[in-house]
Amino acid sequence: MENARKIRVLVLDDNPVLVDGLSFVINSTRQLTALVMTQRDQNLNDAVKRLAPDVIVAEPRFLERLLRNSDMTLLHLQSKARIIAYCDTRDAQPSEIYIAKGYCAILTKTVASARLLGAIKSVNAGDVIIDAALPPQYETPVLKMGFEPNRLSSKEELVLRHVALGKAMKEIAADIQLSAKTVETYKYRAIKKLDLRTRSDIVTYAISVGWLQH
Amino acid sequence: MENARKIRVLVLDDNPVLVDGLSFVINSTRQLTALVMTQRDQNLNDAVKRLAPDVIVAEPRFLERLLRNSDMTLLHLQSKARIIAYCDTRDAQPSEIYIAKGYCAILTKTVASARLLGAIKSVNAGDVIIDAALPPQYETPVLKMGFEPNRLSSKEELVLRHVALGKAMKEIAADIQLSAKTVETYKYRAIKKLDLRTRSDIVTYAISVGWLQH
DNA sequence: TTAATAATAGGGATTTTCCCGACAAATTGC
DNA sequence: GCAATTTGTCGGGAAAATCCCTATTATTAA
Repeated sequence: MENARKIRVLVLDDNPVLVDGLSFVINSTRQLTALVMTQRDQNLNDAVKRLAPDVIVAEPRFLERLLRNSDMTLLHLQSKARIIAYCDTRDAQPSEIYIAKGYCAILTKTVASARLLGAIKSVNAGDVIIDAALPPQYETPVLKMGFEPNRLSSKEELVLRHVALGKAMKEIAADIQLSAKTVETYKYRAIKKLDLRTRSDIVTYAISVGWLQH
Repeated sequence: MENARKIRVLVLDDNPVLVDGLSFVINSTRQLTALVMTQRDQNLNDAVKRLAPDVIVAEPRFLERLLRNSDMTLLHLQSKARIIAYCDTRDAQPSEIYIAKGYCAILTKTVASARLLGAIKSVNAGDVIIDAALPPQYETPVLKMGFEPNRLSSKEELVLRHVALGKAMKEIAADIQLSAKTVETYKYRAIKKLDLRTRSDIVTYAISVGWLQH
């Protein structure tokens, strides 16, 4: 097994230091070997045909920009490589979107090296991996079947959003034309459902689901 | 010269893979040695005192976030280290701003590894380096002298930021090690200075000045 | 070296929240 | 279609948080 064929890994990112550093780490991992495409390469398809990677670790925006240059999508790539979306946290999208595009794994740039290396191996073995840090796909119109433990009612969410914006119960009550007591109940039920306790828990949650954007 | 003392380099970034990879590359460069602070470390000042880096390569937002937790700026750091701002291209600011804050070099994340390694050495030798890819600072010299009616003290701002995050007075007090009563005073003064009344005024203000980003 | 602002904190009156309980209307599960 | 749950709506009362002052040292600016 020592001379088993190594997993060939191609790293694609617009940060050269990241590419070099990660490639270095990959190369010093038994079982993995790094292939590098420089930023100058324009023709990704030729590159993957030549390099024959088993796994590609790619920042999706960068990769898709490269592909767009040739009017291609991931699915057009003439490669059997499995592709890991290694995303900047600031523009990570819900996992469904990546899966639909053809990625086999989605990891944000907050993950530890070890986790990324582990992911390379398991993806090569056929696994699909999705980082828990990705934004949830709440109200996505797409099939949100089943798995919704404690979905908030619309009023509960409405109130919670206002709370996250720092509004007091009676302000919210005035906004939505209800008794402050009613608003309190919505808030109370909402935080119980989501298992939040303090107001800062609420704000943290709100930031995580993007309620406080802009 | 072969056994000259190596340049001690500390890498600070919220991307663990970048940190590990770059540290690896640094360690395999004769003349450089990498020190690593993990994301878990909160107390940057103690870390630099312990590690005694000669050069720090830091993503400024990350570094400044760490510092803000202790109500500090770069200039408070008890370290003689020269600091390289290694910036995400998307939020790079004009170089003057970094220089004013105390950085010795500004590089964007588009630079090649070799250039970064070179910069580490020359910065250690006293140079100042500014990446040409930075945005120019035309019309930025907005003389905002004069027009600062009620500037917040650092504590006042610190407290107000925490309030915007939904924290209660006693949580903040615990965070920054002060009596809740003192914290209340800071908040009280801050909102008087800025003419804010309700908590939601504070959140609105915080959003407008970008405190709730990310 | 005054004068002003900052850092720190206590007191007490007021407000706001928290945690229930209640009950009718709407929805969902079988 | 009926029972079970969830939602919409409020009230009460205890507990907690906040507001608005006052006060004493440091520090800083004029």
